[in-house]
Amino acid sequence: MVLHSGCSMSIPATVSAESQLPASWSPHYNCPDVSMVTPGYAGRLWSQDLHPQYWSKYQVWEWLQQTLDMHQIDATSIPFSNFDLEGRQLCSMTYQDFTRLAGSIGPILYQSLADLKWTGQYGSADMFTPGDIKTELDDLPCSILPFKEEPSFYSTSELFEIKTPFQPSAMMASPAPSNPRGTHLWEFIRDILLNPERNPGLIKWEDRSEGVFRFLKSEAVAQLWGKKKNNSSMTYEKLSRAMRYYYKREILERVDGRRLVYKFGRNARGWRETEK
DNA sequence: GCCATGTTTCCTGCTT
DNA sequence: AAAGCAGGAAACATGG
Repeated sequence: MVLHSGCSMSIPATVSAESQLPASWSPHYNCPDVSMVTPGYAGRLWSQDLHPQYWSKYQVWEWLQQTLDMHQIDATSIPFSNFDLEGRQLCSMTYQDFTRLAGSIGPILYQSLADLKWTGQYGSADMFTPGDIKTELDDLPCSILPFKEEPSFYSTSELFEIKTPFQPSAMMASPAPSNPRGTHLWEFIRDILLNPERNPGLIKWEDRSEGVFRFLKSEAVAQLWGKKKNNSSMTYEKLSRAMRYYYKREILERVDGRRLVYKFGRNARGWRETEK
């Protein structure tokens, strides 16, 4: 299979978010601190000392999220599903490809990747918290969504011919993220919250600044999660058990007495309007 | 194969 | 009474 007739390459109207472009954007990053990739939990996940050519899809998404964060661009500005790509595909994309898939954000992404290709380093490692900020937005079922979206999880990656502009080199000796396997549940939830246009009343912020949110359609969310995990028998009952495990890790905090209400904890990243 | 992590599944008991 | 919530326990999937 190649292109899923038409809708694969389409960018939802919501993408044209010129307004999200920070005026301060400049085409070049300075890389004052190329030496450190923070170790520990974050570092394990954020291994961008690996050449982009060798990124997994997961790492591509990380880069995407990080780049948006660096430029303070809202995560809703681009459809992440358009970037369900391996590093190789990403590296073979042209400027126009970026513009097509990310609209006005495309040039920023293009430039960011170009810098990485040449330097092999991510700029300003201390500008943000590496690692936890990664977003994966699966395609939501058309039946639930108010608009038609790219239907295939993997189709985008097939849009591009794989070229090999970069040869393996010593710089790629870093380990892959330890346990990526796509997004974790809490990230999945977070990303629904952060993408209102993909969140047709599934989950709602109760207190945005405090990170309190509520499930409006608990079973629908569970089904979406199940779809993502290729598990058709997922239920809110089971999903909520996984959510409760997050309390101990302080990814979530308990909210007593309120059904279907959760709160992001100190170890949850990437949900704040102005992170870092 | 072993181990760790992050769920998934099932269950009992309790609360709203 | 139904739907949630709390956790324990064990199974499972993945990746290192």
